[in-house]
Amino acid sequence: MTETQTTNALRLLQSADALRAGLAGEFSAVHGLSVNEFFMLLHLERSAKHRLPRVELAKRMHVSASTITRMVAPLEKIGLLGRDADARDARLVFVVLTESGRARLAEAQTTFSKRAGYVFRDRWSDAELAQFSELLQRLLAGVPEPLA
Amino acid sequence: MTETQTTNALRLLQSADALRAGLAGEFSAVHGLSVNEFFMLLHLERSAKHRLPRVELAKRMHVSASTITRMVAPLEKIGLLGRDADARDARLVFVVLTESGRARLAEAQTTFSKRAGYVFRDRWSDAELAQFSELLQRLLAGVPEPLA
DNA sequence: CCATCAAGCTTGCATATGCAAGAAAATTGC
DNA sequence: GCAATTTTCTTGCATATGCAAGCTTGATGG
Repeated sequence: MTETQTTNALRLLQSADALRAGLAGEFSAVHGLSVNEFFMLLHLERSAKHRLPRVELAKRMHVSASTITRMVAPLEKIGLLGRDADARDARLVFVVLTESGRARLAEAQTTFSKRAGYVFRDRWSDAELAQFSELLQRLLAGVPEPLA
Repeated sequence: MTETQTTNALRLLQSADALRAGLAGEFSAVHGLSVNEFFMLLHLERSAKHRLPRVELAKRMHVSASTITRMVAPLEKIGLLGRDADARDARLVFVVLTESGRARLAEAQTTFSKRAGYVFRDRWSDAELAQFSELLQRLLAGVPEPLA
């Protein structure tokens, strides 16, 4: 039914907005990271050699290439990210997650999990959580390289 | 389980991002509206007298009051929104959805539903859609005045 | 009543982000 | 092998948004 689909899309966007808003404050205050920066580190951590070309990051995060350029700069400056040239293609500039970056990410993931626990704290049985997980995964079928 | 909660939170954010990114392009091209503007019109349409104080809009949309001020201005200029003073409290400036605004919103909702249909087009039975709807509603329990 | 504090809104400044143009390098077509 | 096209990345400009300060109006306490 179209109506249910529309309702679901609205609910999906609203609940994600609420979650993201909750995360944003805690993240910047506690870890000095924006939610988007957190996602960027996460994509890198889960990639081979902890690195990705900028274009690939842009696609996965649904942002423009220029945004990646500008997001990386300050994180590189504080040592969470590094850069790696590709021997075969001089156009490529890999973004690399450093050890320091992995450590920071690990801290942020703790906060993330805590918030996730808070969101699902009430009225959710294990079965429902698993069911929700399954349905969300199905929704992510169209997304290349999902994080989870 | 904490792990499932964390996975669900990640999936929720990623799938919402993907949906929002898909909507954004079509929305601005076809209707001259951003996704956030669409949500603003939607909140107004579903309120008494099609109007809300700016502070209330800010809370519901998880944005700052200044953002509301600046989002409303251009929409007011093109006649989609109007303003209403409160007789009792001169501080309040209601944002009102005009007839023209309702018409524009209706068009945008068609696009929204089409996109929602696209997202859920495959592999989703009616039962699964209903189940997902139920779980998302539960997630929205903590959100005051959800849109759906 | 007046003084103080709180609430709603707007504005200045800083940051974030997209688009379009440009630079450098790789690929394609002939 | 060279010109034209495509790809990757960066930069200039415009828009979007948050925070803090300021303004106006209400509420509160004495």
